[in-house]
Amino acid sequence: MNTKKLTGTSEAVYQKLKEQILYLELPPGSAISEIDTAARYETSRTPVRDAFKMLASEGLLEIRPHIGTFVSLIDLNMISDILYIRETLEQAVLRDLISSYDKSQEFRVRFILQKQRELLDADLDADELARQFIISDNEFHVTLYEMAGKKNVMSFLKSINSEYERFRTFLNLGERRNLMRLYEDHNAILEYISNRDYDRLSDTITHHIYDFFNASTEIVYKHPEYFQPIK
Amino acid sequence: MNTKKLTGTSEAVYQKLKEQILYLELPPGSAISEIDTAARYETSRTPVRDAFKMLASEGLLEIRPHIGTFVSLIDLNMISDILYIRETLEQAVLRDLISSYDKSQEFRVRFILQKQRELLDADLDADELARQFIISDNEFHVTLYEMAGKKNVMSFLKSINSEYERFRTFLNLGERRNLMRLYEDHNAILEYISNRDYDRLSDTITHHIYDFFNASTEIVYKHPEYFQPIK
DNA sequence: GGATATATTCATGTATGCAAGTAGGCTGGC
DNA sequence: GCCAGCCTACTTGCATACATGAATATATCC
Repeated sequence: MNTKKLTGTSEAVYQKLKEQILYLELPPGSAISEIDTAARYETSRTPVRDAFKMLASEGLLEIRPHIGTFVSLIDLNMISDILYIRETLEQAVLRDLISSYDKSQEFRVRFILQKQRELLDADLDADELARQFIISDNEFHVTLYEMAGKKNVMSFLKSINSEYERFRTFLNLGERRNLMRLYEDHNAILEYISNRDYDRLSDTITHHIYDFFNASTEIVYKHPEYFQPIK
Repeated sequence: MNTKKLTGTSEAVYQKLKEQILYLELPPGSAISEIDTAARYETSRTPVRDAFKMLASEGLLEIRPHIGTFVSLIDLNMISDILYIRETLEQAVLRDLISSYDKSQEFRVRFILQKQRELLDADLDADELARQFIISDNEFHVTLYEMAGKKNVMSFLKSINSEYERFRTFLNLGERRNLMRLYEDHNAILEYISNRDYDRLSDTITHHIYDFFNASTEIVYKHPEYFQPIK
């Protein structure tokens, strides 16, 4: 439910911290303190506290009273459920979109896909490619939700998506092949919508959403300190 | 993703305010100020500010910098989308539950339903009945999600549900008949799960979730000042 | 030497003063 | 009477001092 609730200094600190957390510059488990952060951004504890509270409500920080504040460990169970929610809602929304689909809107989506194609062909270093591609990927999905008249559904999803985005950054580092796969999925999704082929669309969405997750086993094993122990 | 992030005084103020907002003791559109609230709860502005921020992130308050803080108007478009999400996810979760359903768990749910029966038969005034029934209603749904192994999905729903709960309180005032209907739906849902009858289950969920909303037209017209103008 | 009690340190929670900005009234000119 | 400009009152944002509590280090006793 996270629309912009902070303003001014709080908002700036919030954005900066969130970026650092999502891109793992502040790795899971690391400790940050209000006073240090305040000093670092040349402000006082109050805006920092506001930002901390916001990030905690998104699950990115864990505030332990009188002990300290820590970047939360990645919770694979949580991510699994986030993916479940995304898959379920996306299938429903795009099913609705199929019935109201108007080909005249298609150029908007094609435009986004073309940009993704260009990103993949451009000569960017892996981190920058992943970062930009993820932005465009979000744009793709947002546009589809918007076309289906379910913009609020998307903003709900965004409010729980932080943890997953962080995980995705973690996996993506240097994996151009995965992005290529995403791009192909996007094309397929658009085609199936256009052809009103719900069954294939449904399958593609499922794979599109879960593939990263399933391919993650070994890389997770390499960095166990970033993850919450399986309960 | 609203798990308990506040502690101590902040948490107490938060709970108290939330209750008052959800039960319309603080009606939509009304203004509250940090300083007044702090005085009322015999504390300082800081915990009140924390509670305000939290409530704002749930969409229950609107903080306008340097102007004031107001209980947000009920947004029917938003509620419509919340119901869409609930319906979609609940159908998926209970579909999963059907395939793994073990009758030995059934007593837990039956116990909750029995309590609902007793509430309806008891001689409570309308407000108190509605209040207690809603609590039990939530318990019913939480238990089903838990049995399906989708507890996180439920906590996601709870984090976006505030606005809808407020609306429901608004409609429920004195409507025992509606609660009776809910109770009957619950029985039907449990039966269809038990019989592995997904189609009927699906229909019942849809009606269960949307019925209130559709019956709300006239009562909304009576209190236009509580609602966000349709865009 | 080991265990217990104590003190120090450092974190966040809370209280409060000041800054900044908005809205609306109030005053003066016309 | 009306309009413009200022001015006051009130709001939240920000800064900072102090309170409280948890963990660790330290000292003291056995």
